[in-house]
Amino acid sequence: MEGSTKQFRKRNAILACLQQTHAHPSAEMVHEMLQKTHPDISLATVYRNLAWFKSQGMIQSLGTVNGIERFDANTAPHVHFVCTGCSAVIDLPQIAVPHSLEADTEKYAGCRVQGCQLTFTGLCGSCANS
Amino acid sequence: MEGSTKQFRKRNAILACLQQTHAHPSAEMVHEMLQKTHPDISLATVYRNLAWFKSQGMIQSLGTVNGIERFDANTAPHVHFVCTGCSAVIDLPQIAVPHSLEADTEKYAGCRVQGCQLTFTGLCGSCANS
DNA sequence: AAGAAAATGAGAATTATTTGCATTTATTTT
DNA sequence: AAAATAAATGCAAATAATTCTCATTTTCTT
Repeated sequence: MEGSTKQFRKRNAILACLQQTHAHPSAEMVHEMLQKTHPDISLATVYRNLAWFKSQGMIQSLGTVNGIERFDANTAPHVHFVCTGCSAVIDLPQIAVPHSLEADTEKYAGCRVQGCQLTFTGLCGSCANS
Repeated sequence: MEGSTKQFRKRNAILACLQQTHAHPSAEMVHEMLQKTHPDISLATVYRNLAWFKSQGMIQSLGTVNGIERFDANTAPHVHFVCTGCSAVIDLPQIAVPHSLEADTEKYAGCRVQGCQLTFTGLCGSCANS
C-alpha cells in the first residue's frame, strides 16, 4: 500500500486552505482561494466539507460577520477583533479570557460551559485612516 | 395637544416587547409575542423596526444563533451564555470583561475598539438534565 | 382641513446555505 | 486485479432568513 496520498484530494485542499490563511474566510472566500489550484471544485463541496470539519471538531466557526459565516482552522480558544469597516477578522493570541469567568458563568447561569468566544469590534488600522 | 400617545404604535410595541423580555428574541419571536396584542402587525415591520432601532443604537444584536439573529434591548455591554441544546440566551450581568483587554486589543491589533462581546456556550440547566 | 412625511402590509426578490440525485472517485472484498 | 461497496463531488433545484418594492394608511406639520 502506498499510503493515503491521493485520498480526499479536494477535502484536503479545503482544510489546507483554511490552515494556510489567517483571514478567517467564508465558504465563498475558500472557494475563491482554491480556484488557482483546484478550478474544478464546487461551492457545494466547500460548504459540505466545512460543515463536516466543523462537526468533527477540526475547525471552528466564528459565527457570522455581515450575515456570512466565517471559519477558523485554529480550534484553540482565542480572541478575535472584527473590523466593522472591511469585515476583516484578526486573531489576538496574546489575549486570554480569565479562567474564573467560566466558573462564574456556570455558577450564575446554572449551566455547563463548553466554549467561549470573545470578540472585539471596531475599526482596523486601515479603516480608521480613510 | 394630548402628547404622543398614539404615535408609532406598532414601532413602540416592538420596542416595548424587547424591553419586557429576557429571551433575546429573534424577529420572528418578537412577531409571535406581539400576536396577542397586535395581531395585525407584519413580519416585515418587525424586521424594519428592529433594524431601525439597531441603527439608532437603541437595541443591540447578539449576532446569530443557529443562523437566526437575536436582539437585546439592553445596550450596555454584558456577557451572554448560549445553550447549544435549546438556543436559549441567558444574561450574565454579574460578569465583566476586564477593561485592560480592550487596551491590549488596540495595542496588538493596531485598531480602534468600539465594542466587545463575550459569549459562553454550553448546555443550560434544563438541557444538561435530559 | 390640506399637504407632506413617515410607517405599514403584502408579497416578490435576494442571498447565503442546504439538499437530491446522478456520476465519479476511493476503499474493501473476493 | 476485478467486482462490489462506500464515500465524495458537481450541478441545479430547494430552503429559509432577511430585505425590498410599491400601493395604502397613519401621523405630523402648517
